Amino acid sequence: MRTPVLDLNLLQTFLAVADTGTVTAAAERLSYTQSTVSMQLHRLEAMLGVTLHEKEGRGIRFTPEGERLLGHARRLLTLNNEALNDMKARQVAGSLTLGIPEDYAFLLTPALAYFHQMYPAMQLKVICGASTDLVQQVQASELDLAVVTRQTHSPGGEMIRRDPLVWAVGAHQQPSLVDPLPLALYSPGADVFREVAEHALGAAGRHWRLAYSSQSMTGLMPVVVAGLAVVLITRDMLNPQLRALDEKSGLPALPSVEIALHRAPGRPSEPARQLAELIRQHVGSEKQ
Amino acid sequence: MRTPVLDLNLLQTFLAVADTGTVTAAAERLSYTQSTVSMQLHRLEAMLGVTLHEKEGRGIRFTPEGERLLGHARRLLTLNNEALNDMKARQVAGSLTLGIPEDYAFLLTPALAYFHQMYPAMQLKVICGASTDLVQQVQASELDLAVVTRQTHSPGGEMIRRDPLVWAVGAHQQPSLVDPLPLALYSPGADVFREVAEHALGAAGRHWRLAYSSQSMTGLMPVVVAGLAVVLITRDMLNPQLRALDEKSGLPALPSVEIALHRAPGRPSEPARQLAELIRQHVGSEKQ
DNA sequence: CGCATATATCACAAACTGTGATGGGATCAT
DNA sequence: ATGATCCCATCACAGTTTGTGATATATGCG
Repeated sequence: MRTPVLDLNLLQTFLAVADTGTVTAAAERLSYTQSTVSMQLHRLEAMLGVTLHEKEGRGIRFTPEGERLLGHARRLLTLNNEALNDMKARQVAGSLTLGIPEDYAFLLTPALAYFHQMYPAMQLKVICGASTDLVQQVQASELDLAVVTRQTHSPGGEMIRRDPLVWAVGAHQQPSLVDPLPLALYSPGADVFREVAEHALGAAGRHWRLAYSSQSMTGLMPVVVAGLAVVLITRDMLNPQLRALDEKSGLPALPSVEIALHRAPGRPSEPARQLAELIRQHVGSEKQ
Repeated sequence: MRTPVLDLNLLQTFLAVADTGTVTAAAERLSYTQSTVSMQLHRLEAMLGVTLHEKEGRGIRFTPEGERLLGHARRLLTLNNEALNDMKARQVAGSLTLGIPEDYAFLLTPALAYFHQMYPAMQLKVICGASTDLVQQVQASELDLAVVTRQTHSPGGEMIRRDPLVWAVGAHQQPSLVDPLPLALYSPGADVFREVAEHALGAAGRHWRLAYSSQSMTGLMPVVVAGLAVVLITRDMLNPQLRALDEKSGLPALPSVEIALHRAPGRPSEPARQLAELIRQHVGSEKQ
């Protein structure tokens, strides 16, 4: 059984008429002749068996039925555009390169999944490296995008996320807050954490010593859990074996790490723009 | 600027092919020839610049792009059908007559509003009357629909709502639960409340006298608020001046009033069917 | 191998669609 | 009023599109 269907072309001119207010202007906008638009309106009415518009001085006026159809037409054309965009996007091939510090790579998962849905033919390379290197590479257009911890000496990019920092110790340990403070440093990218620690403790006039340092959190855990050192991490990295210290511990308050998104100079490709948008949405702080 | 648009006809045959699995069967279903459906598929592919299907032994197989388009096609055609149904419904003229006890008429507001949205050309008459009369009228097809309190002696219809009954007294009065109990009766429709009261008190072996009776709640309020009588109402009718009595008062527990929807015998018109559905949704108890 | 079943392709007739020209109604300026 | 102007409706026609029937081609099955 064949179901009657609307002609999206007719709906499009119908909307153009609604937007412009006159048949002539709609014809202009759509590169049709005036007579064509007039006939299209009448064809639409014939198809629906309804009067949609009437002459009204200059221009036309919609009947209640016409007004009603407006909503349907808009919804249909929106859906149509989504469908076409999607089908076209899936055809886009090429490659994108994205830089990110290894420690933050896990944040990409949802954004990458969505991106692959949208652009299954795009090849995506993820390069892990230190923030300072990544910033240079993206500025040299060796990367399309880079997600980095914002450095004092490499500003720019778009801030998309703040990760509050905390002092942490083993969950069941009394912190050994001796002087100098034994510090374990988890050093993702280019040692932002170290910088932060130096600055915060320095400002508080507190002595400290580097008790342990590692590129991987795993390597640091034993020392911290055993209570041999205090570690500086983002709040999200807390796990059941760790416990955050509040201000009562006497340690200085900590700023947040800022995660920024850098784009290669020049106009980005559409997929690059989309990927940036997805990263902003899914990597960015929950709000919005 | 003219935006490219999909041809819903092509999408419809595309879906038919997806449903049936073969071009030939789809052609059959749509009353096209096989060659037409084949060409339509190819036209769709040309329009999108994508291969949607491939021959696969008997029948065809969709490419990933084809599978992807399926969802879009379904959404678009669903929206198309909604639009057409809506535009057609607005054309339907005629009249419907609906019966309801006056006291429940206020319940109709949302259902009637929605109905008028859907069928602005339909003339709707609301007849208020006693439940027993309404049931007779709807059975005689003098009414299309009737919303009534279910009577022991007029069963049938479809139960759409239960209103729990309560004993109530003035908010600031100690109930005067003397014997015989002074009862105020609000008598909507055909005295279901009175029946209920008689039955409940009779079963509890409790004497009572009719202290006051009125068709309107307003008329009853002074007597009850002043503490001269206990009144029997639905829980929804409680207001700040009234207070419900719980079982500790010694008065017998009460059943619920059942509201039923009756339809005229024979096949209902489409608008009647819709109105019944709306009433079921908006008058019926909140659940669902 | 050949039959049965499906899809693809082709040429053509019918239907549809956009164009330019023309007519008519309403508004505005003089 | 009157003419100028603006805008919509209608018409005939040319160009295009669409569906059909016939035919060619591919695939599985006995």
